Order: sequence, then C-alpha cells, then structure tokens
Amino acid sequence: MAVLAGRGADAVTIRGIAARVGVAPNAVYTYFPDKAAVVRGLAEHLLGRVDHDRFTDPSQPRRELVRALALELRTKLPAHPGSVHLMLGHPPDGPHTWAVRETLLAVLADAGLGPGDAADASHLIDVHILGSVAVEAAAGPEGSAVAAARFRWGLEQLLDGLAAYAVPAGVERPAPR
Amino acid sequence: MAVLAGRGADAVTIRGIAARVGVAPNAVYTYFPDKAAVVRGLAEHLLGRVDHDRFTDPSQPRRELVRALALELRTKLPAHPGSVHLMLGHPPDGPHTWAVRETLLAVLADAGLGPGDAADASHLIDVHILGSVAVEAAAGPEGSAVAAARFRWGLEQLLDGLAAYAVPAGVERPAPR
DNA sequence: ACCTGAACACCGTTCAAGT
DNA sequence: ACCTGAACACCGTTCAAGT
Repeated sequence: MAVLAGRGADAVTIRGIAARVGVAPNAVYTYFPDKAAVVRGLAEHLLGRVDHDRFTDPSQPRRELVRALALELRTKLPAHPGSVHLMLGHPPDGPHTWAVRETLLAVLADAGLGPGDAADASHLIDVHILGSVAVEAAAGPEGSAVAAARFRWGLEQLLDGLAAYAVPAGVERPAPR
Repeated sequence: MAVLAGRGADAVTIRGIAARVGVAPNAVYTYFPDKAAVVRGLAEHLLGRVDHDRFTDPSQPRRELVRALALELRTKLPAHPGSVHLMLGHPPDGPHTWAVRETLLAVLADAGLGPGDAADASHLIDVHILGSVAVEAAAGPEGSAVAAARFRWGLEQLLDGLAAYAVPAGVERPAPR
C-alpha cells in the first residue's frame, strides 16, 4: 500500500516491496506464492476500505443506494491511477470483495430484480466502474474530471435501463428459477 | 500481429518481435520510438480490420446499427485474450481509431442525440466494450461465453437508457450548444 | 519459519560503431 | 537509413544454505 501510494503502480514490484520493508527480494516468497497473490491481496485490502454497510439504509430509495455505492467504488478503487491496471490482470476474490458484491446484489434484489437479473446488473455495474477507471487511466491524468462526469452520466443511463427490470416492492414477481 | 496471434499478449515484446523478424532487439527502435508506440500501432491495425462502413446502412433501425457495431468491436478487438490489457495502457489514436469513432458518433447523431449526448454515449459504449473484455480476460478463458452474453445483456440496458435521449428523426430538438 | 546470497531467464532502452 | 554487439538498469522466480 505504501509503495502504491508513494511511488505509483509501476513501482509495485516484488523487489520494490522488499526494499521498502528492508528485506531481500526473495523473502517476499515466504508470505506470497507469487506476484499475482501479492496484487490480489492489495486489491482485497483496498476493497476492505469500502464502507459498504453504509449503502443498505432501507429508508433511502434503492436507485440512490446503487448510485452511491457505485460512486464510492469508483472513487475508492483507484487509490493511485494505474492501480486498476494492476488488479485488472489479477482480479480479487477474497472476503472483502465478496462482501461488497453481496451488498450490491442485496440492494439490487431489494429493488425488485430477480436473482439472475441482479447478478447480470451487478456485473454490468462492475464493468462500468472498471472500464471507466481503466479508460481514464489510459487517457492520462489530464481528463480526470471529464471521466468522472462521464461515469456519472453513463451510470444514469444504465440505471434507467435497469429500472425496467425493477419490480416495485410488494408486487408479485416470477418465482426465482 | 503474428506474435500476438501465435504466442499471446505476454509475448508481445520488443525482443520477441525482433526475434520473429530475425533482427537484433534494438533494430526495432529504427521504426518505433518506444514500446508504447509499437502497441499503439498494433491496436490501430486491429481497428483497421473493423469494417465500420457496414454500419451506416440508413435502411436499418438506428438501435440495430449501434448494437451491431458494438458487437463487432467487442468480438474483433481482442484477437487474443489479453490484447486489451496491452492497449489499455496505451490507447490508440490513429486514423482507423478516429474513423470508427466517427462512424459511431454519426449513427448516434442520426438516431437523434445532440452532439454532447452523442459524445457521452459513444464514450459510454467504449467503456462498456473495454470494461467487458478486460473483466473477461481477468476472469480467465473459462467464462468467455458467459461474458459475451452479459455484454449483450448490458448493452441492451445501456441502449434502453440512451433511447430516452434519442429524439425521432424529423422532430425539433434543442440547438447544439 | 524466515531470511540470505547468488543465480537464471528474462525485460526495455541506450550507446558506439559499422555499412 | 538501418543494423549490430555490448551494456545498463531493471524484472519475477528458484535454489541452496543459513538461523
């Protein structure tokens, strides 16, 4: 985390981390089997910083909750530009990743989406977040404000599309397959 | 291109390309200033293979055209899984890239989107394509069919959202700002 | 269990030199 | 203009050895 924050994603390297800890490069292999595991652990730790419980407040409109969670992920995920490039190669799958995914799925299901639709919708939002950040990182740091605005614009279009699937609470809907 | 197709994205390397051509590694620097330029050229060449003129047929519904172009890009772009990982770091900006972008913008404008909305919508579709392929590549080759299906599903939600912005042809719309 | 030194097989890039 | 040999400053990873 210190290396990522201080010297950028390119410096996140086995040797760089080892140097930061003051240890020989191969000493890292005592704790991680390979670099992929290190990066996965890093992404997991980043997702652990997301306070996802905040987005289950049932007094808020569902659309508001989904929007807020998506925005939180989009802003917290890339601590440093280029960190996405790292975790794009090695997707996280630890408990924190799972917890965030569960929260999003729960809100979507609560909004009236069936299990299959909720899974597809969750994946769609994932893709939008990762794609947006990746394109922003690729374009360089100059168009960061534009990218954020376009993310929000796109998110609204996407939520509009999903709204058709959202059956209001209390209304009959088909049984889950 | 031969290296990418034959030995994967990881083998797309200055030294690998040089070896394939039968030349010393540094000879590549006669033609390209650095590796980023090589990858950009590669992405440009890939986009040149997209027959984007096919998607301007005015007899087809606009939504059909946008959908078809998006699907064409999604299938042609990653010749090999992981090629996205390459061009995500070095976004292409050559004439072919421009031509494809122009075609998409034209169809969107033709569908009744104002210039600003068309630009945002084009970017949204870009993000969805790149995000989808990137997530697929990250997940590994096993879930490729699922990823493609989810791309199409998400694309429909996205088109539903955009449909609200599409003023039918012949109808008055606000003057471009 | 945890660390080291040394090595292996790679990278991108540069430099000086040749034709 | 186009290529070479040699080198520099890096990588991830492994191996044998130490405590």
